[in-house]
Amino acid sequence: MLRSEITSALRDALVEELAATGYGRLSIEAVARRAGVAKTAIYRRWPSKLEMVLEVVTAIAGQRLELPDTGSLRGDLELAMRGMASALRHPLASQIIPDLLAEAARNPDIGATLQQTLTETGRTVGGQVVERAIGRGELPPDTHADLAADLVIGPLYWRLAVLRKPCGKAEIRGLAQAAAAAIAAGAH
Amino acid sequence: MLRSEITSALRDALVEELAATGYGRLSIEAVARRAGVAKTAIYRRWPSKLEMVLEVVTAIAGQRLELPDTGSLRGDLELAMRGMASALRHPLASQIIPDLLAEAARNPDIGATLQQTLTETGRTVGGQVVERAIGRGELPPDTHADLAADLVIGPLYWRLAVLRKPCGKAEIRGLAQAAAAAIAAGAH
DNA sequence: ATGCGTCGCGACGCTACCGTAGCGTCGTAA
DNA sequence: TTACGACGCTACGGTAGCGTCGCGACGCAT
Repeated sequence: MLRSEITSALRDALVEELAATGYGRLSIEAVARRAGVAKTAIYRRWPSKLEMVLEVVTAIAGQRLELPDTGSLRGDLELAMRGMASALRHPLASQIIPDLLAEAARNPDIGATLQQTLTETGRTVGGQVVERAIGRGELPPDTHADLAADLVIGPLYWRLAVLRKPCGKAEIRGLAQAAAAAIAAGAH
Repeated sequence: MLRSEITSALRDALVEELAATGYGRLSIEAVARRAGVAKTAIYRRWPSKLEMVLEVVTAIAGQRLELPDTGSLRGDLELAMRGMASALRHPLASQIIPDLLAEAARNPDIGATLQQTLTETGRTVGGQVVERAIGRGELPPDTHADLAADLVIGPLYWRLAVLRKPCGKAEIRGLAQAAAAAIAAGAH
């Protein structure tokens, strides 16, 4: 019986270490050191660095985002973007996510896992919002949900994760307004 | 006198190695091995891995993008996006750029260099296109060029560098149309 | 209470990389 | 042709991480 307290301490240590050094430089020894346990504690739980990262990352990335109907496309978009923004603002997330996305270009396993999770989430959220807007008559019925999702997430990710500009309520409102117009204009 | 043929071989090897292994795992030995020279050849030219990467990256990222006036905002945007897309489609670039952006979150020197280059280029291109559109009466005079640039680059980067979806002429045309609408709607 | 099983811990050999120093070589100028 | 200067190459000690193995301790069921 593995002691669960150590398992969760290792999960936390992995996340912190991942943020501090990145996947490339990540070492099992450092994770164990940070968690205050020995390396064997890790090898008994995960066969490799990759498996460990995949398990922890899918657990975190798999969390669903609740999206109540606000009554308008702009409101739905603003709410969704606010949720994503607060997720991306976490210092750990804002360092780990770009790092893993970069590593995904090189490592097929990470790429497949992340892509599946990301596109699935994006498709679910985007599809839901777009479907509601079509129902309200705000969007034409042939609107592409995929393209809409890209138009929403793209600028937000670019600002927060790449440029690391601050992004307050006002900016998010502007981005949501712009995204609504972009979807209406281009996603069909 | 350093032999320039070796210097450029080292630059090429650095870029390839950077794409293959990432900045974190990048080793001087591997670069030298790939270039077919010894480590000292590198240490005579650059004092550290960081300096070497910064020099090569700024040299590549500093290239200007020519933007002739096409007569319309949508046309200008489509042209600019096509240029960026072809740059991002190069396998080397599409692996190195996300990697360095992720590393930038952790390494202030890389971050400062990249951010300066990126925001400068984005501001130049975005400002130029927006200014023309304002002159034509396509956009209100208080349009924010920065926000406009984010709305253009964001979805493109997201699609090409993060999701790695194919992005042909038709998709780019759609994105340009959407970006034009987004700028008109939200960037003021 | 006691014996058994399971776990965490420290240590080990191994490999890769770092940054440097001395040596041999090649091009060049007198 | 010869002597000089600058270069690249091999070799080195030192460090850090990998994955494994045997030991000791602790918990649990009887």
